[in-house]
Parts: sequence; structure tokens; C-alpha cells
Amino acid sequence: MALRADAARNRAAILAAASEAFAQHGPKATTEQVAQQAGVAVGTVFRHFPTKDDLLIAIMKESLERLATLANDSTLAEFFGAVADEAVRTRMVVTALGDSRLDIGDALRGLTDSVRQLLERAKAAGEARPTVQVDEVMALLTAATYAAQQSSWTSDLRHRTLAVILRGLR
Amino acid sequence: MALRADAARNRAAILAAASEAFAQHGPKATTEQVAQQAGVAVGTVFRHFPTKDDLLIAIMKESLERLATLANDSTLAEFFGAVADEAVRTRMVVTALGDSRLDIGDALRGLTDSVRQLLERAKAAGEARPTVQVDEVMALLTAATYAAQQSSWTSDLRHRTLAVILRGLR
Amino acid sequence: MALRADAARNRAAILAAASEAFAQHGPKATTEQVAQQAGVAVGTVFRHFPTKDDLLIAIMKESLERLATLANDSTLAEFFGAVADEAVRTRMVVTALGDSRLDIGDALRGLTDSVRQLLERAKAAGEARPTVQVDEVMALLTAATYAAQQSSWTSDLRHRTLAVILRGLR
Amino acid sequence: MALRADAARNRAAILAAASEAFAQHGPKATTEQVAQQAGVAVGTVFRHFPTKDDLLIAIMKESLERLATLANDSTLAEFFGAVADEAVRTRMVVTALGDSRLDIGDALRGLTDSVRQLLERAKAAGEARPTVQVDEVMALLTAATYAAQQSSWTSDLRHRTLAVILRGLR
DNA sequence: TATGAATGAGAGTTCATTCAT
DNA sequence: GATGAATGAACTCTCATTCAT
Repeated sequence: MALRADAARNRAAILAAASEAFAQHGPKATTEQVAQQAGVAVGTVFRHFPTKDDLLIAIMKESLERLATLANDSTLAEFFGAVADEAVRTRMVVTALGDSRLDIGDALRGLTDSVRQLLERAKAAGEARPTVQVDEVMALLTAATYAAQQSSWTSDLRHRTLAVILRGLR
Repeated sequence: MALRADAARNRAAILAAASEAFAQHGPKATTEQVAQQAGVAVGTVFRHFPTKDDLLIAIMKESLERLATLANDSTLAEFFGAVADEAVRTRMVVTALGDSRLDIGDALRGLTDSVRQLLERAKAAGEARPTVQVDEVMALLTAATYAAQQSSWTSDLRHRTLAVILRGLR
Repeated sequence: MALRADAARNRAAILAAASEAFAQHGPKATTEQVAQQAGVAVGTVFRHFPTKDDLLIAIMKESLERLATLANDSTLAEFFGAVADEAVRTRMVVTALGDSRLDIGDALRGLTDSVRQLLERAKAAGEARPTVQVDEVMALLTAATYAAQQSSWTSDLRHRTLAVILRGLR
Repeated sequence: MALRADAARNRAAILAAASEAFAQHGPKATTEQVAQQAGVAVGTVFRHFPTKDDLLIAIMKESLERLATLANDSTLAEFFGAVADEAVRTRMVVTALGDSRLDIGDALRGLTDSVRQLLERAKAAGEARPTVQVDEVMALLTAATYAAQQSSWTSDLRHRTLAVILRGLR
């Protein structure tokens, strides 16, 4: 059991380190770099995530789940803001996703479900017009994700950009 | 001069092949693949573009210039559509931009200038509200670029997504 | 610690193989050849010596240190002979030094120090005239190094050539 | 005939440029660099010297012939000085010679003959002791060649180094 | 289980040489 | 003859992944 605790702690450390590493150096971040930042040896990284892609997927899933939870008690405006912020944190990982055809289907479906409910509440609250559908909201969330990676992204630009989207949804 | 013609033809072939290759396999597409698709030897690719990044940059610049030209005689709505379509064609290239810190400064500034003028015209035509600034339009164009890479991107989704953005700008 | 032992053994094997390879094929010897001769994979060579030049440098340093040690208990005549012999063994490596601007500063300074002391002892023993300075001795050692690479270098020629130098120093 | 004159001029220009280039960048100097420095295209270089090695050989032969001529009317001391100076000019070329097994046999034999005669005159003049043989003089000339490539080579060091050799020969 | 050295396929890049113009 | 674009074998170096300890 002590070992299992160690293992769990390692897994978490690796995930955190990987997030950092990919955010900093993009998908080009080496597994070795990740290991180093996590304070373990490469072998340990591969024991927990048999493939580099598995690592990427794990990070994505974590991120998407965090967002799904957030979606459950946010307004539409709050949520778009949260997504943009998360994008700034996770930076390149999302980019990396485009690369390999990673299977994040479940997590994405989970998020979509949460967003669907969020959208219903938003419609009820007059935050979104009735004709809006989930898939365009998802597309716009993705869009916001990338807009947030603009090198000129400031809190002011963030505000104005999201305002346009939110205004368009209403 | 005759050789110059051959060289020019090769340069074009390489650019086209590279566009294709990167669109298909992402930035991971091999220089060798590009060469093969262009019907030349690797050395020729490197003679024209001393570095893989130079190739990426060239493609990006071409794309941005094409868009800048387009911006000059389009409405806001038409332009957003065009950008989305270009994004679908160029697929991964834009993603690759995040990867290496490629220097597309000039081309990007050129595009921004064209968009600035487009925005003025749009304001005059009542297509955009007076308070809208160029940088958020640029951010939204980037955003649209990525939204267009959604695997579920259909002409219907395209329409609804862009409609939201355009409505938000008005 | 066990792995450390393996690693050390590999490092030594690589150095030995590289010495051989460079002696045989000159600095043009492939890293792959070195690896093969050492019985390891290329990656291992690069793990130990991140750059081909690092490998060359390492060999040179080893050689210079061996000579510095030798200088400590030799007469002037013995040392010149030893240097010539080392040159025959190491053949091309010394040549390679001219190629890339390799940084062997330290090792060279170390050797110079040893030779300086050797020279003092030689003067005391009447083996060298008092006006001789270290730098010309170093130059002559370099010279002997290359003379020893003459294709016609025999033990007889070796004897007569070194005799001239030694006589000149006395 | 006009063409032949052009060709001859080109040949000379290429040889000069190659000397320069190899002196500056060592044997790593590119044929392209040579061509550029000579003001011709690569193809022209290859027309005159079918192989890079042929170029190296040509330079060496030229150099050796120049020295052979010099040997004909010099004292031993003058000649050693001339050789050292030539070495400084031609720098890396000599190094390059070690690399490829270039066939300079004739030229070398020619030089050896001249040196043999020089040596006879030197013996007659009391500049060299009777027991000295040509091959050690040749070895010492090679040696001087390399000594002259010492980074610390100054006119003072040159004087002291050559003095030792000449004293040893007497 | 963790470690980190070893592996080796693969990628980018160079450059002597060829050849169409 | 000259040009310089094209060729492609060869080389250095990287990095995901494996495995002996």
C-alpha cells in the first residue's frame, strides 16, 4: 500500500510536470524533460503512461473534466472566460492534440453534455437565443481556446473578444 | 534564364507539395515526403528552403498574403467565410505555427492592415459596431481558423458558428 | 552503481574504438563506425559524447595527459621518442585537431607545464642548453609528431631525425 | 584560342581561390566556396579538376614545385625558413593531404631531388655534417611545416625553432 | 517498482558530383 | 565552355521506447 501511495504521488507529479513542460516547450517537449521536471526517471514516466500520446491524452482528459465540472455551475459568460483561461494555462497541449489523432472521445462527450445543460440554463436566463445549438457553442469554445493563445492576449483583449462571442449568442 | 524557369517551377511544386503534406500529416510531415510529393530530391527542397521552418514560413506567408488580398474586396461576412475555408485547406499549418517560433511578423502585419481597412468599411456599412477594434477581429479570425478544424465541421455548422461571430460584431 | 560500471566500461570501449577508428580512417571516420567497433549503438556514443568533436577532444585530452605523465619521469630524449611513438599510434587524431577548433586548452597547458619542468631537469643534466625556451620545445614536439607520420618512418629514420633535434637542443 | 586563354585564366583563378579557401577553412572548405571565391560556377571548377582531391593535389604540386625551385638556389637555413613560411600560407592544405591518400609522388620526388642537391652543397659549405641523409632532412622539413602552424607561431619563435633544427644538422 | 543506460529507426541537413540549358 | 539547379548518398544527432540492474 505504501508503494501504491508512492505510485499515485508519482503519477500526479508526472501529470503536473507534463502539463508544465508541454505548456512551455510545446509538443516538442521531451519525455526526458517531463521526467526531470517530475523528479523521476524516464522509465517511471513510461510505466505510468506507456506512450507519449497517453500522457497527452491524460492531460487533455484532466483538463476537459475540470471544465465539465466548471460548466455545471457557471453562467455562459463565466464559462467562456474559464475556458480561455484554461487555454492560456495548458497552452500548447491543445495544439499537440491536433497532431496525433488522440482519442479523447469520452471526455469530450462528457464536456459536451455539461455544455448542453449549461446552454439550456443560459437560454432560460436569456443569455442565449433559443436557436443556438450545442455544436456551434463547442466550436466557439474551441475557437476561444485558440484566440487565447494570441501573443497579444491581454485581459482587455480577452474581454473584448469574449464580449463579441457572447453578444453573438444572445 | 531557362534554368531559372525550371527552378521557379520546382519552387512552386515544392510549396504546393508542402502545403498538401503538412495539411495531411501535420508539421510532422517529413521533408523527404514533401520532396517526393513534389517530384524532386531532398536536396532540391533544401536548396529552395534551407530549413524546414523556412518552408513552413513560406507557406504561411503565402496563405496570409492570399488572405490579405482577399480582405481588400470582401465584406466582413465574406472574409470570415474565406478565412474559415482557407483554414480547412491549410489545416495543420496554422497549428505548426504555434510549434516553432516562426517569424511571420511582416505577413501578419500586412494582413492586419488589410483587415483594419476592411473593418472601417464594415463599420461604414453598419456591419460592425463602431467600438470594435482590429485586434479582437484578428483574434476572432484566429478563432474561426481553429473552429474550422473541428472534425464535425459541416457547411451548416460553419454557417451557424460564423453567424454568431458576425452577429456579435454588429 | 552496477549500471555505472557498465556505463564506464562502455565509455572506455567507445574511447578505444574511436582512437582506433580515427587512427585508421582519419577524422572522417563515421560515428557509426566508432559505435560498431565499440560494440554499441550510435545513441550510446552520443550519450557519452554529445558531439563528434567531444569525442575527438576526449581522445586528445587522454593522449596529452598520458604524455604529461610520461614527461614527469623521462629524459628529454626519451620523451621525444615517446611523443613520436604516440603520434604513430594516434595518427590522424592530431591532424583532426587542426580541423575543428577543438578546445584542448587545459590539457595542452598541463602538458606544457610538465615539459617546462622536464626542460629544467634537462638543462641541469646538460641535455639542453640554457637559452632554450619551452615554446620552441613544444613546437619541436609538434614537429616530431608530424615527422613521425611520414610514410617512410622507420626506426632508423626515427633515430636519425630525433637525433638532429636533440643535438640541436644541446 | 580565345577560349583557351579564358580557360587558362579560370584554372589559375580556381587554384588561387582554392589555396585561399583551404587555408582559411581547412579541408572542410566547400567546392562551392572555392568556386565563389574564384568567381566561377561549381561546374567550372569540376571541369578543370574532376575531383576535389584533384584540386588538392594540384595545389600541393604547385607548392612543392615552387619549393623545389627555391631549393635550387638557397642555403639550408634559407630553405627551412622558406618552407616554414610557405606552410603558414598554405596552412590547412597540408593537413588535408593527410586525409585522403593523395598521389603527389612525382612532385615529392622532384622536391626530394632538389633537397638532395641542396644538402650536398650544405655539406660542402659546412652547414651540414656529412652523416646527415636526405630522408631525415625531408622529415624535418615536414616537421617544420607543422611547427609553423602552431597558433603561437611568431617570428621570434620561428627563429628559435629553426635554429635548433639547423644547429642539429651542423 | 524505480532507475537510467542502451537502443536504433528516423529526421534534418550537407556537399561532391552530374547534367540540362 | 560555363552555368547553376538538381541529385541523393552519407552523416550527425534526437528521442520514444526497452530492459538489465
